[in-house]
Amino acid sequence: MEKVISKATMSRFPTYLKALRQMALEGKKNVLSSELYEVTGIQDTTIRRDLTYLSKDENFGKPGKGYSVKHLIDGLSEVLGVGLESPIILIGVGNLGSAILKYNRWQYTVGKIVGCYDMDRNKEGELFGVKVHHIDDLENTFPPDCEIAILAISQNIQETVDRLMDLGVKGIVDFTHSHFTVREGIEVKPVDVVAAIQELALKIHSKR
Amino acid sequence: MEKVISKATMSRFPTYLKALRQMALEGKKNVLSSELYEVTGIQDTTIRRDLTYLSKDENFGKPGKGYSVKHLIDGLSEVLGVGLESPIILIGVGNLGSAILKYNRWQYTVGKIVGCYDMDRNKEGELFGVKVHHIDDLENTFPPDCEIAILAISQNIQETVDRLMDLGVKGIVDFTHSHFTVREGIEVKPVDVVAAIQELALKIHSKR
DNA sequence: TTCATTTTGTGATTAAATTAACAGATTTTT
DNA sequence: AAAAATCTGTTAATTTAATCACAAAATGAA
Ligand SMILES: NC(=O)c1ccc[n+]([C@@H]2O[C@H](COP(=O)([O-])OP(=O)(O)OC[C@H]3O[C@@H](n4cnc5c(N)ncnc54)[C@H](O)[C@@H]3O)[C@@H](O)[C@H]2O)c1
Ligand SMILES: NC(=O)c1ccc[n+]([C@@H]2O[C@H](COP(=O)([O-])OP(=O)(O)OC[C@H]3O[C@@H](n4cnc5c(N)ncnc54)[C@H](O)[C@@H]3O)[C@@H](O)[C@H]2O)c1
Repeated sequence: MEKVISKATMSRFPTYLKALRQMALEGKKNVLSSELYEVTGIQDTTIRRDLTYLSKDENFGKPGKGYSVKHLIDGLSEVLGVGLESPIILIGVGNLGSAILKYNRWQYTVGKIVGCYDMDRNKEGELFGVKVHHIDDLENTFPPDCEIAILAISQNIQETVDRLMDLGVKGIVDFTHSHFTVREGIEVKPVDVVAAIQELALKIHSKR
Repeated sequence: MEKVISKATMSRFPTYLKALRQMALEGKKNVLSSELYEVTGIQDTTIRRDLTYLSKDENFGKPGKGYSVKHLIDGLSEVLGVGLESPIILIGVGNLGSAILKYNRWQYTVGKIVGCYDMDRNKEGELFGVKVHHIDDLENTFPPDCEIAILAISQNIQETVDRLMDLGVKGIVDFTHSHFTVREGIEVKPVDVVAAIQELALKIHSKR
């Protein structure tokens, strides 16, 4: 029987990973749960509990000493799907799309963008070292085993999503502000500036 | 005594608003909680509960008929944006920053970007109708009453955050992948492509 | 070595969020 | 106008998540 990682815990893992990377960069070898609290604002006891999901072997966290930064990074990377050489495609190479593409730096965390698609014939060719296809060629040129697509388009969104699902895409990172529906079992992760600002505004406001 | 809106509820409001805007656009006048479920994937009973936080006056949701789309949008906008004509500033007008700026379409939801700052002298001037200042002029030109800053820079991040806090910024929308600390009471909302992909990858992966 | 100190890991507890269940309001049908 | 069918709003039950509290492990000092 495998341990099931709770939703809440899962959503904190990327935060830990980010903080730990920073620490590794600064040459830190060991870290206490209390130090992680300082940096992430997540309660130390919550952190310790979360981290138990990683510790299959012992000597993970040592009382009196803390956790090995490297060990944690490895553990988190593994559970977060990293190592996953999963190919990712990007649909829509406009302002936002090309910013994302240029920022294609997450190979070390989770796959890389292996291809782009746009409806604009003028965009065809290559950009930041990645091939840009016309959207009509999606089915022809779709990379085998690709399960994740980044959506940064502005038109025909539902239709495009349908095509992606037919091709076997299982997860969509959604930058569009439009609404679309997906079939059972397909995951969508919206990334939304406006929603972020709204939440922020509400939080700030509700404090008074 | 005011009703306190729970964290979880709050985080769903932007989702509802997005869905409702889409419906309004399509000319829909009324909506059932079950229809909102179809579109958002949030359980209808959860939705009904959430919406009670808006209904100060009655005739909000009518049994057998549903909610008035317009009514809901108004209610949500009020509670989320809070009249906030709040000026927002953008720090860092690189690839990502200018994509965001170009997309400055959220005036109707929550404030607007009134000024940008960059460390690159070449960027000074105007972009998409918004003034771009040099970061050295931050203190001189800081818009009064500005409480929200969007961070899309790549260097001197902690220092920049400190300056923003000194100027009274209460909320930061963070696109950088770096870690920085903020003082008690300052809210940070990370918007992170990599974290999004990681969560997605984990979800997909953990299904098998 | 022994003892005090630190810090983890986890059962027990409390708090928060979701879901179920259903009474009662509203509309539609007959 | 009564009966049947819909849906909301809310209380209660359940599930999930966060926190507390402390025993046991490792460290470092005496
Ligand atoms: N492009 C993406 O998809 C993406 C995604 C996630 C996160 N990010 C992050 O967002 C940030 C910006 O990304 P980008 O692609 O636009 O990079 P970029 O290099 O194109 O733009 C950065 C801009 O910010 C300016 N800048 C840097 N440091 C500054 C400072 N301290 N004060 C004022 N201006 C400063 C630079 O002059 C430049 O114009 C980076 O931290 C990056 O890691 C980017
Ligand atoms: N720019 C932002 O900051 C920002 C923020 C949040 C959301 N968004 C959303 O992201 C999307 C893209 O934004 P942008 O600023 O890059 O817009 P853009 O117009 O610059 O880019 C859109 C690109 O997608 C292509 N495209 C449109 N529909 C397509 C389709 N069906 N198939 C293939 N290619 C298609 C267009 O040819 C264009 O190159 C929009 O939906 C926008 O609402 C943008």
